[in-house]
Amino acid sequence: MRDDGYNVMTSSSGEEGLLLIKENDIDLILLDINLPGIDGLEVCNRIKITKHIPVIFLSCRDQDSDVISGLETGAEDYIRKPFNHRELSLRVKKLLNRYQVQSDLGAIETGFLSIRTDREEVYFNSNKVMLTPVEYKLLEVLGEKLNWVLSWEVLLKEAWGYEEWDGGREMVKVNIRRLRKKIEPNPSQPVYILTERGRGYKLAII
Amino acid sequence: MRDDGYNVMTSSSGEEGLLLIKENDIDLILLDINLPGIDGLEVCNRIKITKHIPVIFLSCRDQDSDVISGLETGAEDYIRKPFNHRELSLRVKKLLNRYQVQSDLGAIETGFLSIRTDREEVYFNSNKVMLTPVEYKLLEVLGEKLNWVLSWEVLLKEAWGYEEWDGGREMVKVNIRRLRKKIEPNPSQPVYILTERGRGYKLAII
DNA sequence: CCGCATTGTTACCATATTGTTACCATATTG
DNA sequence: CAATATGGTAACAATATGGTAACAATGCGG
Repeated sequence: MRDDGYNVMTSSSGEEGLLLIKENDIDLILLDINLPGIDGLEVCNRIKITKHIPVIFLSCRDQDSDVISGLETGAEDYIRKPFNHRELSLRVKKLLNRYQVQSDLGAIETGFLSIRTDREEVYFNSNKVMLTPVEYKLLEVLGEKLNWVLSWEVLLKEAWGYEEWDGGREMVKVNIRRLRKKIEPNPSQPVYILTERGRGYKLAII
Repeated sequence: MRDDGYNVMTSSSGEEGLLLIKENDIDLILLDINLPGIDGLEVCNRIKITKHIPVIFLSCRDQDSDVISGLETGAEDYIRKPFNHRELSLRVKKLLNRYQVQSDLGAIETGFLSIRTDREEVYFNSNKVMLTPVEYKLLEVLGEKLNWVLSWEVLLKEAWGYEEWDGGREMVKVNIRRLRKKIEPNPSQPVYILTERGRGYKLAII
């Protein structure tokens, strides 16, 4: 999970886990059923009483009855061990999306373009691209809503923080241009930062 | 599934399934990957372009890679055969609950025409139709009152925001025309945007 | 304080979109 | 049956939008 860019906390018993959940702002829980002390099902039950954090059970007990009771306690998903790393990763991503958690992973990937939000760095085809702060911010905003069309008003607000500014429209325009010059193979025929006339720009998924 | 009280329709090929989906109001799809003709993944892809019906893959191919590609095409869940009846039942229930909440906020469907209000996109027969902002707005207004006849005054008010405007009547007329040119198979014999002489226009349900 | 990178401003152009006008066919009205 | 109103259609004009470059202002490190 850490490799995927998630910020991970672990605990080795139900009680410890519950404490962790109480004291932190948790987006998703991977829960084993076999636990010392309170078992996973019970932990899930207790969590679901107060919070609505998505829970994925992760267990080697692959008896059907376990899956069933796991889902019945309100878990969002259940994955049997041994599991494939990518499958887990995908199911987690899906759940986070559904729960509208702005999955603040450390990176946004789209084709050859990779935005490392943790380090504020952008790579094109594994080569680091030097962006100025404004350029970077603009790209990040686009990246956070991958494939969504964002109007210049939104971009101005998100990237600059200004609500209104007469030069704002031009500012966005010019900086989109600057970004394209640095990112796009051919700035005049953009592949990444696409424009939807009359609506805005979007960072395409490729 | 029938025992659980669901209303079930089945089909034994991808094409047949897609047709079924097109012509009916489906809440959830259980999809096998191994299908004669188009395979399940492809079926899922096509569904996801226009509709947002939850899809659960159900397959005996329990290779991890299958699960992964299944989830990647946008399926909501994946269950490996042989599966336990209760597990399936629970996962279905869970998905339906989740989708009930936010379903159909984002789309207006009428036959082959689908208006994605969340993204301001229109699809005709799974192909994206490029509309200008005004055209889109006009269509959306019509779509919000599916099958209602809306006068040009109403359309003007709703789509443009103007109360009175001497050119308004012409404006509506011309833009209806423009819309038809883009949406209707035969713009001169409209099937979707129908006119009720003296009253206005309506977006037909088909 | 200087020089340079960054940011903001302005201007111009091409073109897509929107608005206007005119004309025709046909339904409705008197 | 003529007069009128309505809607379809196309062509044209006005406007808005986005691409582009060049230039001015600002801010920062040395």
